Amino acid sequence: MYSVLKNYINSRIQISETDLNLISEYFLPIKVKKKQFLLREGEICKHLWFVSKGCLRMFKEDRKGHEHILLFAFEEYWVGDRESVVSDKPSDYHVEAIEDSELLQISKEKLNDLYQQIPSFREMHIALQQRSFNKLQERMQKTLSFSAEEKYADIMNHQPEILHRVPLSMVASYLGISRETLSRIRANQLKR
Amino acid sequence: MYSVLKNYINSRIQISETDLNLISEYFLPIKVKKKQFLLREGEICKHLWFVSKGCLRMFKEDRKGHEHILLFAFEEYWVGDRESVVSDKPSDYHVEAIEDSELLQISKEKLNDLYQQIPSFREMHIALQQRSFNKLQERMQKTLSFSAEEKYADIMNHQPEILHRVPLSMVASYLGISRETLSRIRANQLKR
DNA sequence: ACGTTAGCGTGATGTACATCAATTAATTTT
DNA sequence: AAAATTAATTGATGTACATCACGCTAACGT
Repeated sequence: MYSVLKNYINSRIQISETDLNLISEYFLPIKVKKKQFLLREGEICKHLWFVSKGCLRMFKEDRKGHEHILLFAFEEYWVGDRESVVSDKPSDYHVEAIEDSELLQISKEKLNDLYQQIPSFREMHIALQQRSFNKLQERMQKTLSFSAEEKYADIMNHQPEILHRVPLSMVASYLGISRETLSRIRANQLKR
Repeated sequence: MYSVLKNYINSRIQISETDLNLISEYFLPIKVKKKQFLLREGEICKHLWFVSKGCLRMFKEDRKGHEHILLFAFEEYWVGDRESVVSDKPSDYHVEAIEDSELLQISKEKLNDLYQQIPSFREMHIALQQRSFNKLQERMQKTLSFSAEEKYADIMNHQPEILHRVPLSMVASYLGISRETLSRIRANQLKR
């Protein structure tokens, strides 16, 4: 269960075997079942999670009861509401497993300890944060400018994993279109 | 011109007068006229800019020639394509002055130097990055779930400055709606 | 002071997409 | 393996919003 994390870190920073083991000790392995929630809107998010197996989603529910997915987290992804973790604010989002999953959990306190102990681990997280921002900005731009069809084509090209692992209704929610529209777009694509 | 930057930093981190002056020396003051571009899509972004006076926009142009604004930068904002700066990639975005503006410019190299010299300055930037991400995530969520009318109401409540300083056509582009729709929404609001 | 351009508003029309409703297919449960 | 739930498809209809077209006003440049 830790090996996914170790590989992840190893491929990103220069680090010794001992340090890798030290890092691992900071994380608590947990298992969650499909449909289990790790965080609900209004709760303070106490942990970050690293996905070593499975898949989660982070989403917001609007007042009409519609869900809007902000993130799918597969293996080697981090999930959690960083803002809530950092500043003890109630979160706006839900985090839920969409497959039976294995996670490595770390609290704010331990994370800060770890940053102290292994500065390069912190650097890694800072770089990750930077990349996440860029990705999100790109998604923002595409959300603003793409038609439903273009959104689907784009996710096929750039995040096919989502298409293969997640129910289409959730893909639709991620793209900001209705599941019926997505269904029709897919039907049209086949005809070509 | 530097005083805006100094105030900005001072209100965010604990820092000496000497260090503030040292930091200032890393920045080159520049003036830009309204409609002047600091960055065009395809160019590598060589600098970050701190806005000490005026207002800029960062936007993407889609293939139909429509513009999609990702960021308005007023006084005390940072602009620039961080991804392009960091990794020397051609930028996807344009950066343009919407008002005659005064900026403090810093190159990647100088910025890295500065990070070394004044670690707390770097910490400040890291925290900023974190906040930007959270804001963007919130915007993403609103873009996905709000109607045109709700988007307008939201910007009135949370970013009235945008409404007062930038042309409505740009507000529309920022919200991801047409300028006509925005105009009609505003007309309706008056009737209540 | 003039023509020119930028900004905003408003009506008429079009359409991409949502919503509603019913059916079928796939998964999960027992 | 049947029953029950959940997910995906398909058609009919509705609507929020875009697009097109035009006029008005204010600001800008020469």
